[in-house]
Amino acid sequence: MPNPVVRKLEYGSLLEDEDREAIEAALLTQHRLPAGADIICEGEIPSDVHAVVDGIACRYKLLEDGRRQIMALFLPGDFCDLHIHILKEMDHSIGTLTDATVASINTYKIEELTARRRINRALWWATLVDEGTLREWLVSMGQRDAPEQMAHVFCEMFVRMQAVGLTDGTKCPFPITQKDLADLMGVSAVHVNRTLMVLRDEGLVVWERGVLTIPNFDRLKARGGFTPNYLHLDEEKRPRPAVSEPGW
Amino acid sequence: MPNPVVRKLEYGSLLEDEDREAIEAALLTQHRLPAGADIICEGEIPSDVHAVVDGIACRYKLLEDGRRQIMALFLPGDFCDLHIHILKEMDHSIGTLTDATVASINTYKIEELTARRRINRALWWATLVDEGTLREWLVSMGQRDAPEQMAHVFCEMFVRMQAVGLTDGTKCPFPITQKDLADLMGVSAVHVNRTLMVLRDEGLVVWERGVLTIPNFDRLKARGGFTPNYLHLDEEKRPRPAVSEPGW
DNA sequence: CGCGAGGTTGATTTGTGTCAATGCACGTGG
DNA sequence: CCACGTGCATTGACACAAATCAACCTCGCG
Repeated sequence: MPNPVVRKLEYGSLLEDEDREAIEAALLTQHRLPAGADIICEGEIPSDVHAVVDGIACRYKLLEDGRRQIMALFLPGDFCDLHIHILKEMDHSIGTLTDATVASINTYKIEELTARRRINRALWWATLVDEGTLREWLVSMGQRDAPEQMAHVFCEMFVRMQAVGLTDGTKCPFPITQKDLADLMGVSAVHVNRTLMVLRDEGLVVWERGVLTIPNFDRLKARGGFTPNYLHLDEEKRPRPAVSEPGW
Repeated sequence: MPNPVVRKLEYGSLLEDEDREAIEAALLTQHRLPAGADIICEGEIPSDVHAVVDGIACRYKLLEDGRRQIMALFLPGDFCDLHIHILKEMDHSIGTLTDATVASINTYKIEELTARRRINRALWWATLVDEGTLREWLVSMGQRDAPEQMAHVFCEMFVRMQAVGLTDGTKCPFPITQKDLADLMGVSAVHVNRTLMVLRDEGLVVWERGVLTIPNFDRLKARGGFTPNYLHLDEEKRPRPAVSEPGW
């Protein structure tokens, strides 16, 4: 079973064995964290870069009165903070939502990786996909009502889990709490619970004991207006003609 | 009066005269566009990179039923799509909200720019600020009610306009329609109108004929929970110790 | 002078939040 | 092995924010 990080990056660039080895080597320093642990906090100066190997982490921001908005979910294979080391100071926090295994990669290990053309492209790709995802979440929060938005989230999770080989038929793990999902969707936990029932009653999803089941993906997709284009996982189109391969 | 693009990038890196000249030279190809014109549409293959020299543009996404979500505003000095040329296909559109002057820079002009260390850093900085802004918008939409969110938007606009020298005392231009602001905030146009009156009645803002006036910035800031850290405009902290200057 | 885009207002409905109580499963310690 | 506590999920009653629909107003412009 290949490393989820490698597996994910394969979508961004056509890697060779030496690339895979370099990536795996960079991921050797791993930490096991409990649920609810912070990886970096707002205000800190970013140093190492982190990748989730197992479990689920998130990017979030707290308001003074305790409101929390989750701005990204990191599934196995995802980098949490690939590029922010350019900024002097974290403008948000990153933490785990479940028990998790997180790899730490120091900045010049990263530089070694990015010195390799194909890996550089893959990391760029991952960064841009993150941004695309963030934009799609903004669309969801602004324009979709709670059932649409929730259907959309479930679709995205399933597709992303699938990309790293964590799905099993119509099921995939999704072990976060309803409160977490609420903070992600920008609604109350009570409303998440009720919205969930709506979708369950419509026969679109079952989500219990941390496992998400989607009996009919196409129906759920239609319910949430989900289009996977923003995840840029399309393998056929992957190798793009290198007309304007960026050096940066 | 220096070019707004140069002016903006000065916040991201300590530029030298040769850098400024290189940037200005790259911006020579300009187009005048009417309000409501598209610069690039979803599905297209990105080629040139664009920067707004005058006027206001936005990043947006349309849903099948016509709902629109604006995901970013581009003020004078802002790049619209600096990095997405790595992806094969636009997953969103970019268009003008007012009459605007937009510079087109072809990809290898961009490569020439990024070959310069200081400019490279500034462009990276701009990209990361865009992302930070997007995250902040997500927080606004998820956690803040309409008056808070609107106060937050006005604060951000004022600070960003100020950064490129477009403010005049307590005033700055903000010539978009209420419908545009509604699509940006993810609320209805009617609600924007009413929320505006709330803020006006509280004496926090006047916004008419495309001009935004903020009599007391601190009060508005408090109303919207605005903290400018995510804009990373802090000049004092700007030149970061180059411990881990990234090559990418 | 009339038209149209954008802005304003009111009445009503709907979505979502809040508060509070209850239920359920799990782990811990007696 | 059972009693209890705790964290999470579920449910109901009610309040409130925001959407919708529809009308009307205002101003700039052809």
